[in-house]
Order: sequence, then structure tokens, then C-alpha cells
Amino acid sequence: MSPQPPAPDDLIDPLAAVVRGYYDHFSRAAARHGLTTAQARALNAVGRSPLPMRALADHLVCDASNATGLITRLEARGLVERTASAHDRRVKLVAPTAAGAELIVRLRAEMHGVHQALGALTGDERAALAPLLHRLAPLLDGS
Amino acid sequence: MSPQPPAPDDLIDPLAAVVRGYYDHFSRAAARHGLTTAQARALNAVGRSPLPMRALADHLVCDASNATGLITRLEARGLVERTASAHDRRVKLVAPTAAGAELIVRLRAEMHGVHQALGALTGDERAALAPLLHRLAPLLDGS
DNA sequence: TATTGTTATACTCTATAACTATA
DNA sequence: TATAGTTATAGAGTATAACAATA
Repeated sequence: MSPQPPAPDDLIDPLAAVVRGYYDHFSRAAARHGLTTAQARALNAVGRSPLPMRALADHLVCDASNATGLITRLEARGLVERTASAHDRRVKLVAPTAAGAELIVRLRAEMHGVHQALGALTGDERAALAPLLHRLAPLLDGS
Repeated sequence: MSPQPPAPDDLIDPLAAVVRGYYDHFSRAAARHGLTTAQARALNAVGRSPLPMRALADHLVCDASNATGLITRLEARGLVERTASAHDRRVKLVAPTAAGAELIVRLRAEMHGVHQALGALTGDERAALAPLLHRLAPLLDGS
């Protein structure tokens, strides 16, 4: 009466399908505002709190020179700003401008499909999903 | 005693964290084999079953000319093959070579972190997660 | 000496437009 | 006419190497 729980391997493909679905929605939302996926990721990252270039590159898991290019293009569009750090003159902090912050809000709101998909779950399903996502996220982080 | 289920909005960030974790692991596994993320995605897609170029572009949600470039590079590395369709002479079917199929197996096995993360869940948690992923995936598909 | 950020360079990713071959 | 695939082109993403400024 107690069936075997699924093996980790059996969860990979379903998880991959969810990841792909989320990613596609994100890319399309970014494209609707003329942003590439990479730009939207960078903008979103500095939206939480201003980040040094180095920390941004770490977050995006990319080379520092790549972050330079991304932020240069976002800055050219008036969406982010570079400001000198008060504590370490080598460091530049990246933060969204007012326009950038507004766009972040819009991007998050325009994840229509994802909100809709989550809304299509029953209350019980959402109640069951939440703690599992919170458990899983830190396990996937880093390394 | 029955707390409110979380609103869809409250699940977005935890879901995003899981997606980012999975994506980072995938990118790193690809990089370990000298593949870009886009190349690994394409290789993986044709690994399930041979696909026409058109169907591959649809799966990757990209332009057909982009798929041409990706497959040309994978073909140059001996990982995939283009073969003419028997039914429609316009169509080319893309399939992995023996080396490509082998690499796909290795890539999937090398999602260390993801397997580990799922394995770190209890049996009960995995049993609860599986049906939720299966519910959610189709809701996120398309559009 | 080590670290932060940038520049120069080369290759890959990606879409648009124009093209060929086939349906 | 419409569709499958390619090529040419241009801009963006990405890493490597070399560099200046600061710690």
C-alpha cells in the first residue's frame, strides 16, 4: 500500500520540462521589451540590491569581461548605473535606474504564463509545492 | 488550523531559484565537454529521436537559420548527422552519431549536483514532488 | 602580490533577409 | 504559392589574455 518513492533519476526529466517551460516564458517576456535573455538576467540580478561587477559575474556564472559588456549595453539604454564604491575604489556598484526598476517590475508581472500555470494548481497543490521548492533550491545552489 | 495556500506570486521566486540551479548545473556539464549550452540543448533534443531541422528550431524556440549553425558545428565535431528524409526531399533529419549518443549519456549522468540534490530529498518528498512536476510541466508548455 | 574592472580579440549565438529546391 | 533548409550579414553573448588602478 506504500508504493516506492520515485528514484532521483525519474525526477530529472519532469524537472527539466519545468525548467524549460519557465525559461521559455522568461525569454519571451524579455524579448517583448527588446531585451536579450542575458540582459534580463543581469538586470534582474542587480534589481534585488546593487552589486559589484565581480559579484554580478559570479551570480551569472560568467567571466567578468562578459559582465562588463552586458552592463555597458544596459547602461547605454539607461536601465542601470555604475557608481563608485565608498569603501574600495576598485569596485563599481551596479544598480538599476528608475527606468530599469520599472522594467524589472513589468518583466516580473509579465511572466503571465508562469503565474497562470501556478494559479491553475489547486490550493493543496500549491501548499505542497512551496516547501519542496524551498528545500530543493539551496540543494541546487553553488558548485 | 488550515493555513492559506501560498499565492502563485509567492511561488515565483522559489521556482526561479530552482530553475537557475538546474540551468547552472546543465551549463557546467556542457562546458566540461567543450560544448556551449545551446549546443548541448540541441544535441540533447535530437537524442530523444531524430528531428527535422524545422522541428528542432521549434523545440529550441529559435530561428531556423540558428539551428542550421548549431547543427553545422555539432556535425563538424562528429556528434550529429544529417540524413535526407525518405518522404519529403526538402527535409533533413538530424540524429546523433555514436559519439554523440555517448556524449548525451555522459552529459545526463554528469548532472551530478541535480541527482545529488534530488537524492538528498526524503522518499516522501520525492513522492510528493513527482506528481506536482508532472502537473506543472504541461501548464508551462507552449504559448 | 592579489584583486577589480576594462579592453582587445576571436569565436559562438541569434535574428533578418534573400535564396534554392521541393511540395 | 507555401514550406524546408541554407547563406550572408550584423549585433549580442562569451571566454582568454593583457592591462591599469587599487588594495
